[in-house]
Amino acid sequence: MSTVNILIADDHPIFLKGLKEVVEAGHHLQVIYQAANGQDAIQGVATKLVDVVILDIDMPVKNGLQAAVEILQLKPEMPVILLTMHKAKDAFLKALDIGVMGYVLKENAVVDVMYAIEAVLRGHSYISPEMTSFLLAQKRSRQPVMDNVTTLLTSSEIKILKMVGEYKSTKEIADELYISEKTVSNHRMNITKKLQLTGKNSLLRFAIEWKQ
Amino acid sequence: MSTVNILIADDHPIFLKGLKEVVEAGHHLQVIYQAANGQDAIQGVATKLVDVVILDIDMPVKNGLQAAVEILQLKPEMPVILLTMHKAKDAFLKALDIGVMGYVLKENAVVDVMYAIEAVLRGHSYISPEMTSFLLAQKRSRQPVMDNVTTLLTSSEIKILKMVGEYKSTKEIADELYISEKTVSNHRMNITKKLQLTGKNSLLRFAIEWKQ
DNA sequence: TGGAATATAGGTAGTACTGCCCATCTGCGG
DNA sequence: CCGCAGATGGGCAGTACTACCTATATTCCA
Repeated sequence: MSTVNILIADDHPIFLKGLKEVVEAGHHLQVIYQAANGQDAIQGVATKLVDVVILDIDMPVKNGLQAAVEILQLKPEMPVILLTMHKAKDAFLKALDIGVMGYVLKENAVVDVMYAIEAVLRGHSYISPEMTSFLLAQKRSRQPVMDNVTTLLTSSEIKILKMVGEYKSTKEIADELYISEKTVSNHRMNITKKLQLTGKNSLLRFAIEWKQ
Repeated sequence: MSTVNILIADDHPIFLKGLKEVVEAGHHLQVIYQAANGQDAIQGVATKLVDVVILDIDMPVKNGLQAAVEILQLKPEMPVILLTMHKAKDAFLKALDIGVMGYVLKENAVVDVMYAIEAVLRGHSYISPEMTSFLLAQKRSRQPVMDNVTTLLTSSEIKILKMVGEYKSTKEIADELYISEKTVSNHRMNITKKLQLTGKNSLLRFAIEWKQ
């Protein structure tokens, strides 16, 4: 197995030094570039042969998210691992959108950074388990609403609500169920009344977000 | 700290025995019920004072997912941890929908089960890091479409597309941007033409699914 | 058995988006 | 300087959903 060249970036010299030691505890891993800010890291990626990039999010000049965006524009296949101290949801979602391969909390850094490097080298991604909590939380939060719906609405209404959520028109639903468009229309109105929805596309909106 | 009562379920006696030992290595953790299938596990939850439930997914009579559904109907606040051998995406997504608190791969069981129990006792959730890969993959896969859109559309059109995706009406968009409804309408039409969308709500549908 | 809930279907009016036409103004590049 | 793309605006016909009526048949529960 050949040596893996790693770029690390953090504005705190002491943390950077510690990170370097943690990384190089992996026998075939070598830190070939140490950047003190995001701009510096981009330079490093552009000029050196880098296999994996590890960026702290909180950095001056250019933060880790901005740097990640530009690095992935430069080299879309580059595995980028982000480090952060806080579990901020915004930054995490942004990181997902950017398309980074790893997201590691500093509190778990010693163990998780090694896991993350191994994962991205195998083509997988890695997220500190603590960060996944809110993904579950999102799913869970809609549960009570769903229960209200299933108790409030009749089975026919639920059937139609589902089809609305599949972007089917009143006519399409009527054809599919062999009933009049008028009947479907009435069901729609009864649903909107029961759920106290108003306005154009309000039912469609609810149906989409419901997605039982 | 008082003792935590744990229910474990797996149809393989040997694995069950091993799991019990792993769990009880935690000093204040105690296995009070060992089930051999899903139905058995539900019985255990109904009759014993259980603090945490750990279910294998692949079980006869009733699998772990079905059992989790019924257990959470019985006791919605019960922390449920699922164990599985495979990284199947379907089962994982279903687990998210059901609202379990943990999802652990058997290959990492010894370490991850302990992490998961600690996490759910603190009210957090825990997912084996390997399972998060495809969450990232999903985000990443939509990138090319996004790029098409951003190159095809002008900045004004993108701005309006975003607002459409927020369920704003033509009038609301017009008011917010201080332009005529007609202008917004024309932009909408230009977008649908460029993206070759047809039919009612086609633009809304695309805008929602796009979600840059 | 009588009433409530539900599914069925029709009428009518208003509103909003689509789809196609048009014109004007601005800025940018050949 | 001319042409083109883009942003701005308007008109008009068609279609679809909303919102409010009414009415009948069926089913189920008190």
